[in-house]
Amino acid sequence: MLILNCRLYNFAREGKTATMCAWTIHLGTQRPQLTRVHGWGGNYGRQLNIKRTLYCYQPLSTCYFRGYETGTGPHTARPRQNISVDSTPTTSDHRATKYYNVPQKDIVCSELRNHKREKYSEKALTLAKHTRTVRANTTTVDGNNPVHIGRKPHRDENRKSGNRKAYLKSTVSVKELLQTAKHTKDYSEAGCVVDMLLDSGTLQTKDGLNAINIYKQSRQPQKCLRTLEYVRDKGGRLTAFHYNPCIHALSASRNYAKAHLLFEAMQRHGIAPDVVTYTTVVQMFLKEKNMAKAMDLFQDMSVAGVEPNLWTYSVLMSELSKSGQWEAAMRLYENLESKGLEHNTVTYNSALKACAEGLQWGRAISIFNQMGMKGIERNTITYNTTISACAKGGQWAKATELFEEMERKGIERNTITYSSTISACANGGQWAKAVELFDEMKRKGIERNTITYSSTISACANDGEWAKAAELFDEMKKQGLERDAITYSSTISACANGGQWVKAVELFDEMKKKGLEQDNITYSSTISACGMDRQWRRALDLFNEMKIKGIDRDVITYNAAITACERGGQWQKAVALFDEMADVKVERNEVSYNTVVQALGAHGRGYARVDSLYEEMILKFAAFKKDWSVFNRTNKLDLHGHSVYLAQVAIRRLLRKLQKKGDSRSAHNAKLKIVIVVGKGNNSVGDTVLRKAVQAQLHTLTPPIVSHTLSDNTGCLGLVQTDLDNWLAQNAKVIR
DNA sequence: TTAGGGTTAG
Repeated sequence: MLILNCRLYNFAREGKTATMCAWTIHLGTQRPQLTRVHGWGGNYGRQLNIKRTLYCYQPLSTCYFRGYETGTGPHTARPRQNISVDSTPTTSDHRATKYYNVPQKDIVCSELRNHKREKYSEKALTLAKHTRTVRANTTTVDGNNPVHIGRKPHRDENRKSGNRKAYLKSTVSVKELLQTAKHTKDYSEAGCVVDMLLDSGTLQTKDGLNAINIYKQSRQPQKCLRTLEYVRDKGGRLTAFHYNPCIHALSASRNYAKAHLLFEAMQRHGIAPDVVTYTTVVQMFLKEKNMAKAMDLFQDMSVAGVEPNLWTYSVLMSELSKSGQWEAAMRLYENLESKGLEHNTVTYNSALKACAEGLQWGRAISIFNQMGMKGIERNTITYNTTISACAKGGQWAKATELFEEMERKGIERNTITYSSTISACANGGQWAKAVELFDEMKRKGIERNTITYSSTISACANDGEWAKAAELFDEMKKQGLERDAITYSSTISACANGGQWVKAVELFDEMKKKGLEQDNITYSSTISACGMDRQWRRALDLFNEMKIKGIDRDVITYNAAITACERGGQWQKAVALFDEMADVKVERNEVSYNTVVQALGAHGRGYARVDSLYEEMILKFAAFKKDWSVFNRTNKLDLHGHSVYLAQVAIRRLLRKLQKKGDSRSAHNAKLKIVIVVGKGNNSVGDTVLRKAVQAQLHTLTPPIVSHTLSDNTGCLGLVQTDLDNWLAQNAKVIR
């Protein structure tokens, strides 16, 4: 068994009596998020001395102790440094010993609660073997008896505790407790102290507000309510300041029904809601997606003579953005000044967020510039949001520019800044740059969290760097970082793009085992991975599984399944899925059409169907419509965005058009010049494939039509005039 | 004293 040689007297300040203290022992490492044991204690009386027993099976060297005083003689509260529990006493330990005569044993962590004993004792023994011998002052190794922390109160103190309640009242300042908690950003210990004050009935009504706020910050809405009742029972005066944090705490923990009841109760008690109350409740309605009630209450505010302020508007904008109503958020942003309010950094940031949500990167940049012109401070959040807007809009270069500007202007770049910029690189196909930023974070000591990793993995995924993605995925485990559903989906997608369907399915199954939620994105990625390697059966199994599980199948899911069928040579199944989309009202996009046309074309099936699908595409998709209206005016047909097979369909359509206007041509357009834009072939393999396919198709005609690359634009094919005439002469009828 | 803004996947 292990013994910790911590000393409680560290809390006592030199020359003062520590009347109460709250403490936490962090077990494991020096990272406070690991196991923690809370407690409180003091020397004001036996009953209140120590309420909890510590149990610890960690080596001494890996524990540390943190605590602060919550009240000493004169009202003070100050955070204490982390106090090492190394067995060597420090100078202040000696002093404390001198003043308070605290025996040097004190904290011993031993046994676990009985019901846990079996489970943990083995681990404890193993750990014990690795523990160096603790200097045994008065404490001995004794694994069988839990040892309490603290010390017996001195006889003098016992006398004092005769009037314990009064003593507490005069020594504990809840306000200081709250301030200390704010400073340390840890409200849990403060919450423990307030628990005690409430339990013992010593909380003063004037401290109710601070107590409520401590509970609100430590996310204990029920205790907020308890405090509210406590103050009321004791005859304290309640105000909106008391109710507001309670309502907010309930809302933050999604206790909407109770929050609404409290809002009504406060009005019944004759307390008028103020602007904060209204703002909080309007926000709550928006979170509940109850737009109508939110707007009603917003109207009620003015009727009640409470005018919305900047906070109200930023809450509205933020919630509207979050629920996908970015346009409504932007309208508020634009109308704000007409209400006599002036934008600040936060309202601008909210507008930037709305732009990011609405994929309006250009608008985001113009707001960003406007802030600069008006001299409004642009902080880290401003930059992060703008970078994110650029990332979503595929503007990686602009995002990187902003990222670098931050350094020049001395604006802190944090984990979110890096993650957003990495995401911009991911969307811009800049995986190397993304990895560079990722490495830079390590060098600069900036924390890399799950999101940073997921973004970087995604960057690798988009560029087919599946091995790097897998490496990062494994690294996360070593680093002890949580790998969430998004991390898995990103890695699966990397496997898909890298043709690693086996690995993808493995990850998919691993997720299932871990109980991570598998949504339509996870499924789509995995289906896509299977499709890449002709595993069409497996892909369709997953696709059907989604239906059974009631997971939404959207256009991307269908496209992935159609692609799997197309690649697996299952053109009938591809067509069936394509038709099913119309039945289940899933809007088909260009990818859906392209893939099904490819499936039909690649197997030499259904010319008529393919041609009619192409006509649909021209009606449906602006880019295709434009290509053909340009052709009608200029005889120049742009095939960018056409798959190989679609390009051949387009050429057929072009020939049909020529046949139709064959007669009028001689009169109005004696010199027929046809140009087909196939791309230069410099940028991608697809372009040269397109060129070859078009040339081959024209060449198989009877008689063949020869095409040649235009000297002034190497991305274009010109059709030879005499060939065209010959072909038209021999093919007067409209071809099918 | 109480309410507001930023990052990831197909």
